[in-house]
Amino acid sequence: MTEMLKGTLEGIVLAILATQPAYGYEITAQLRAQGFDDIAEGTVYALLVRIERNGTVDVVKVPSEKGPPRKVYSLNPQGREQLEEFWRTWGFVAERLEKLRRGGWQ
Amino acid sequence: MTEMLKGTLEGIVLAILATQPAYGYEITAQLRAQGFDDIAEGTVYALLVRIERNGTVDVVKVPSEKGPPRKVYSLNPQGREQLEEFWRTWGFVAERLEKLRRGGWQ
DNA sequence: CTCTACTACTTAGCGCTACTATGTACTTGT
DNA sequence: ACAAGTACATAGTAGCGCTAAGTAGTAGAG
Repeated sequence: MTEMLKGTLEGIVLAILATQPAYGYEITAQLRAQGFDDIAEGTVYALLVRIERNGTVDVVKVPSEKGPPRKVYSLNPQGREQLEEFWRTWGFVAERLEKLRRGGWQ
Repeated sequence: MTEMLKGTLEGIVLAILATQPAYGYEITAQLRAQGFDDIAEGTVYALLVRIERNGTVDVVKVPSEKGPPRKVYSLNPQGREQLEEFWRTWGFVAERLEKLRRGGWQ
């Protein structure tokens, strides 16, 4: 599982951010709610730091009613491009995997 | 792409071996034929060494008409179990990815 | 008969990403 | 005062695919 998430998790987070801006704690909660129970908070935060450094997301700090201020991330144009590239790559792999599952290649 | 193959490539190779025994050079050729052009020979051989060490495949050395002897790998029962586990994991991820692609979670 | 190309396998070192573990900081309820 | 929930940060580790370079066998071109 862990190995399979490599590269995919980043795409998942970009896809989440494509529907609406979100902050780390929230993203982690969404992942957990979808069954990705084992994803640690640290993993998500580190990923967010990375994609921020990559310039695919914009960040604004928003005060929270409960707890420290939130860092709300949103996809920028470069991020949308990267997301499309992700979907292309994933589509390519998924297509071939499905074919393999239903009877193999040759 | 590279990152997305992590964990997946092993499953792909197990799936290939599930249809019929094969040797490294042959597996590399099949991957290339399916569009995985960038996968280096070394990657496949290293993977085969790993899954052999894990005990999921059996190996026999078979003389070749042209070139050095082939190491023909075949899935053993433990390998079939691992393959099923791979399909379960992949199914889990693929399901959620598809859902994300068609409109998102929430 | 040497040279190239194809077949076939091996392995040391690298980079990237997710995980582990731990820490900080703010708010609310007991 | 203390626990629990909210929210973020980060140093160190492990695993896997890639790079690069090598060995070895066969066949055909020149």
